[in-house]
Amino acid sequence: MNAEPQFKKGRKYDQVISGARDVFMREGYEGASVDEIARDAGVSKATLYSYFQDKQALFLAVLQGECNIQKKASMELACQEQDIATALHHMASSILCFLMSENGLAIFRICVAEAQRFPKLGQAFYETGPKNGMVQLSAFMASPKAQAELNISDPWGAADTFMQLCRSDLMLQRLMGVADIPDEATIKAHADEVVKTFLARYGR
Amino acid sequence: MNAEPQFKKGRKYDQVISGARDVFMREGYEGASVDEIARDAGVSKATLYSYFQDKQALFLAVLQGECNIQKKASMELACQEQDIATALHHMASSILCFLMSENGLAIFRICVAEAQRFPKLGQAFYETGPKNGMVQLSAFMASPKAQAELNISDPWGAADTFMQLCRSDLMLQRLMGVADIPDEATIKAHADEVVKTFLARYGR
DNA sequence: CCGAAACTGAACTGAATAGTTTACATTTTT
DNA sequence: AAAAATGTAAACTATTCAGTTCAGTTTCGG
Repeated sequence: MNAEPQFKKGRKYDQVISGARDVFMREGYEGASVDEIARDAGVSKATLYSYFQDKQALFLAVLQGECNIQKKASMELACQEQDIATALHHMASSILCFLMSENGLAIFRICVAEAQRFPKLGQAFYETGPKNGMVQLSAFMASPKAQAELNISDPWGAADTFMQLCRSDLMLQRLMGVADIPDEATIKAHADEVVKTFLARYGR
Repeated sequence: MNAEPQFKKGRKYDQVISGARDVFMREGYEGASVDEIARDAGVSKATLYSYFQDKQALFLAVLQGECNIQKKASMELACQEQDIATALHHMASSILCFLMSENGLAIFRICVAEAQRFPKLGQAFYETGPKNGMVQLSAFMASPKAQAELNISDPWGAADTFMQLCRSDLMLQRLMGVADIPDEATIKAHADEVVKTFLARYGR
């Protein structure tokens, strides 16, 4: 199937990760019991504990996996084709879709909840998740193309502004379980707003 | 001391709320044990349970209290003195201070964490917290003063933009335990940015 | 097809914790 | 001061859950 250098981790490794991901996303960190994860993964608890030292280590592995997936996806954001406005709009939509998705929210929720009592997690998430996105965004802001068409002296600040504009009240409503996942029209409308505000500030 | 119409709730009511608030803020919802709350509040567990049906009800009461405090504080935001830029800057600073504060973050953390498995909480928090702030902000955006000096056709949208601009990457870092509470200069600098971007979009 | 490594299932340990109960003490009201 | 309301301390119930152990089974490379 996939020819990655599997490192002979044992046959059930992927199964464990995948089951754990499902249960953690569904129940949160505290809410997920190791017994349930093992059952869902179709694996015995003993096997699970042969792969991971404890529940925290298991969650960290799941987190890393999810962040890597998202990282790959966001790589494609930096397609510098088209004009700036279109590129920005494309990015905003993509970011919005991820932020509003069940998976995106679930990870965020867990990390927010556990960051206090499990500092390594907060840090790991920030570094491999949002910060990573910011780094890519600010690389775009600093690119020749963007520099030519926009008036950006502080790429990081511009990236920050752009990112924040994407996280609207709607995201808060999603986080709090007050709103359902938005339809495409809503996302498009919001992306329009983001670009409009961003260009008002940084356009030439 | 205070002449509020105490409703004869029993002598230790305030003590319980205050102890509960401290422990919840320190430990999160799951992390806070009822025994610890009782000990911290200097009250017996039986007393605590004579006031509140269960742990959830106790937390809801704490939440309501905190949101009310914040509501009162944010009332003062809408001081329509001075010119628009100064008023906006004043508001941004005030919002930033609250968002970055330990208490503000702690409440947010807990609500985010519990909103899934405890939907009433998510809703209660959104309504009495952020939404309330948004309502006040958008009232400002719709006020004659703002309408005269700014170009706002959608007050709610403008309020949303303003609010989001306040929630920078720094807030994410705070949430994840990656950054310490920012100093005043940092807050001022960020408030400047917020106003600059906001006026670029909505200024005449 | 054999032996080693990986896996299973189920029982077990030990610790936490929400919520209850009870017998007694203190405070407030009348 | 008596009565009524309120509070206390501590033991108790019942449950949940992370992590371990182990005797036996499956899988797979050589």
